[in-house]
Amino acid sequence: MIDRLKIRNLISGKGLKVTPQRMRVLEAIYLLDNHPTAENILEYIRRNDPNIGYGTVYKVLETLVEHNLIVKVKTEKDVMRYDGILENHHHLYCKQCDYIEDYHNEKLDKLLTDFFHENEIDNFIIEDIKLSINGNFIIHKNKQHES
Amino acid sequence: MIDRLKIRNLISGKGLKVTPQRMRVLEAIYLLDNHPTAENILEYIRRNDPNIGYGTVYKVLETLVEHNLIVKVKTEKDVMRYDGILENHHHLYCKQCDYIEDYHNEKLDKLLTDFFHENEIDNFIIEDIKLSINGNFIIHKNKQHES
DNA sequence: TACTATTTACGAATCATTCTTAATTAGAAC
DNA sequence: GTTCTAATTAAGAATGATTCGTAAATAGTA
Repeated sequence: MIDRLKIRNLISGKGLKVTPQRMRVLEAIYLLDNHPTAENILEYIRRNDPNIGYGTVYKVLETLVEHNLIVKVKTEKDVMRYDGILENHHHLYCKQCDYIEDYHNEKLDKLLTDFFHENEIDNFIIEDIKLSINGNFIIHKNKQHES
Repeated sequence: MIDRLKIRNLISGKGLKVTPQRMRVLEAIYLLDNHPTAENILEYIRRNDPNIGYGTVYKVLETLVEHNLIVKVKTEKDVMRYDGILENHHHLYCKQCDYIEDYHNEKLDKLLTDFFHENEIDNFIIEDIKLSINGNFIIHKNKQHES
């Protein structure tokens, strides 16, 4: 588990001021499972700090993304979600529930690297490759099923 | 190129009423390059049919997606984009411009199928896999660079 | 302790998308 | 061709996520 000191160091290490709001947002992303939305994060923080503004949460998220402390995860829906795990990884998207699970596999990454090494794409320089693995969990991970 | 008769057949083939609005939206998606947004489509159609409503375009898009005539393409931004190509394919996302290019490669798809056949994911049934290949075009495809 | 550039609180503004309702119309039945 | 009706559209209001604006607060420096 990531403790407060590490979070503090992550933030200051990027040359950012360490504010309670930034600490709380980053901590929330690490603690909340399932790639939280801005709203999930806001709700979570408000339990301890009812005064945090939603504008602040969005601003902090933007700052953290800009400084590569978190990444945005795009979904079919119109809400953005956030991920505090930075090592290259892929996502399992369940078509029935809104759970997004991380998928790491070094062999797969090697396979892809080798493939694109042999099959360069004309006029394009690859920086990274992310798989969207779409399907269904057999046993769902959370309650919020749709419709 | 897809002609009007084919478009008509695609729509009626799904048991949908063939309306001028549906014809125009689907035609626009085939004609407009680069995975248009709802707004791109609306603008395009308004050149010939200034009376089409934006609500209508969204409604038609929703219907076409529901009936598998087009698919939604998610991006980092908060606008949804649409794609009329249905065979499995992947996307090149340029980090500098908003051009999204299709990438087809059967060998790659075979590689992935084989990989996940040998490496099943616990508790998850895969339906399809899409790669987001992120990087940069060496020569950009369109003008709308960001900031 | 004081200073100042940065950050936050607050809510208004924006923008993509959805919803509502009455009017229109495609396609079926005659 | 006419009639009928359920499906579709027009028009714009409503919604919901996100961004913006600005005055007040504050982290980090001196």
